[in-house]
Amino acid sequence: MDTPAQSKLLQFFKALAHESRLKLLGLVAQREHSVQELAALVGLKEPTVSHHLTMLKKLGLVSQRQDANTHWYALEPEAIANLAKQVLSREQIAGLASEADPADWQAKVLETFIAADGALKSIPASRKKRWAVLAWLVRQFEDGRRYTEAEINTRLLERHWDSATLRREFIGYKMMAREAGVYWRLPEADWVSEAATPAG
Amino acid sequence: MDTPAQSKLLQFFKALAHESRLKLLGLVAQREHSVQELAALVGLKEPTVSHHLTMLKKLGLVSQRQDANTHWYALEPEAIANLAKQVLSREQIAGLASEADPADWQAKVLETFIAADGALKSIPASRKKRWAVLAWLVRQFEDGRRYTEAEINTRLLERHWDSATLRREFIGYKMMAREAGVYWRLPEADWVSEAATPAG
DNA sequence: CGTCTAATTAGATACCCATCGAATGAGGTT
DNA sequence: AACCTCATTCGATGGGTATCTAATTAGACG
Repeated sequence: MDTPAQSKLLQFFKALAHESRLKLLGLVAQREHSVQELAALVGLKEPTVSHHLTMLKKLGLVSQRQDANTHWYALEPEAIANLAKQVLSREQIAGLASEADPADWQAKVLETFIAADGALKSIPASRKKRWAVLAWLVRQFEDGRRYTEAEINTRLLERHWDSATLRREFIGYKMMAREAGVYWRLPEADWVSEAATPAG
Repeated sequence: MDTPAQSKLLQFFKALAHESRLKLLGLVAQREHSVQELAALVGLKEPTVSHHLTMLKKLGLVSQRQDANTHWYALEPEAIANLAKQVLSREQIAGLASEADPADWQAKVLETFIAADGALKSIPASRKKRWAVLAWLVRQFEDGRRYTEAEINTRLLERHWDSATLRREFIGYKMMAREAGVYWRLPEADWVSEAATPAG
């Protein structure tokens, strides 16, 4: 499920994240070099250097030409420039996180606190996790409809014994409103931002 | 003996070379996040996330502010831009190799083939290594002076039994010239390039 | 001053990957 | 065809580090 661009960027960084490969890049940036030369220059054995060069070549960071059975490697300068361009923009960086979005987070919290039969194992102590659970819970009440406290309790008791606390929290988190013993859901727009905004 | 700039660049790449940290960077690029949120969003435990954030902060890639005991992390955009600028230039890349230069390579070859007492253990089979050894050997003859074949042999036999091969190689590599049984060194400028130029 | 939450630190485990030696492949020369 | 040189592939080993749990620190609130 990786966006290709993402894993590509990751691969770039992985390729550049080792001293040996950085040195190799440095050497081939100066001029063409054979595997043997490079091995001697960086103090590694040829198989190791060959391995690194293969990786760099796959990513298009170096080019290779063959003369007899000697392979000459050189830097592919544009690739580096392109990479740098990508890294430059903040939007690109922000895009890296697309895999991990709030929905995932909430799913994870729910998975932790909701049993397979739908029962709420416990009320999360942490404010944010509690919010996630309550958000899930409150969505099981119809929007626009009015509920008596008894109706609320009945529904809640299917999930957890402490219906009183849950009811109170609904009000506290502004997910529900109460008037004269009657409850109703408030529009999500009023409380969904809670999860996102840090200093609310 | 690291140039600080180099290891710094390496650290940057290492920091960006892991999926978790890239995701974290992506998230804090969108807006401020607490450790708890980030942990949930990337599916890791808080200590792990904390560890990564500490690293990113040390490198100046993220900023941190504290509100109560919640730590809010955000992207430090200029750091990324600076990094990208560095990566952009070919000269920078070439500079990465400054630790490993031809002198090192030759030293390494010599270390392998020359015994502690100065004897040549064996004549390298590889052309480039043979060149390196011969270059070292020929420098033990005075420049500009003329040698008889007997003189040459005497010197060479101190290093290796096969003086005939070595003599012949000197000629072949154009490190020495011979005329009417008399030998003399040729200017290094005529043969040092041999090691550097690929297709010579 | 005890308790609760958030975050960090410490210590242990497990996995990834850089490196190496040995074997194999590819190209050239005699 | 036998041999030599350079490079790559293969399989195994070790080191680095990402991740976890448990313990500690720091801050807020009653």
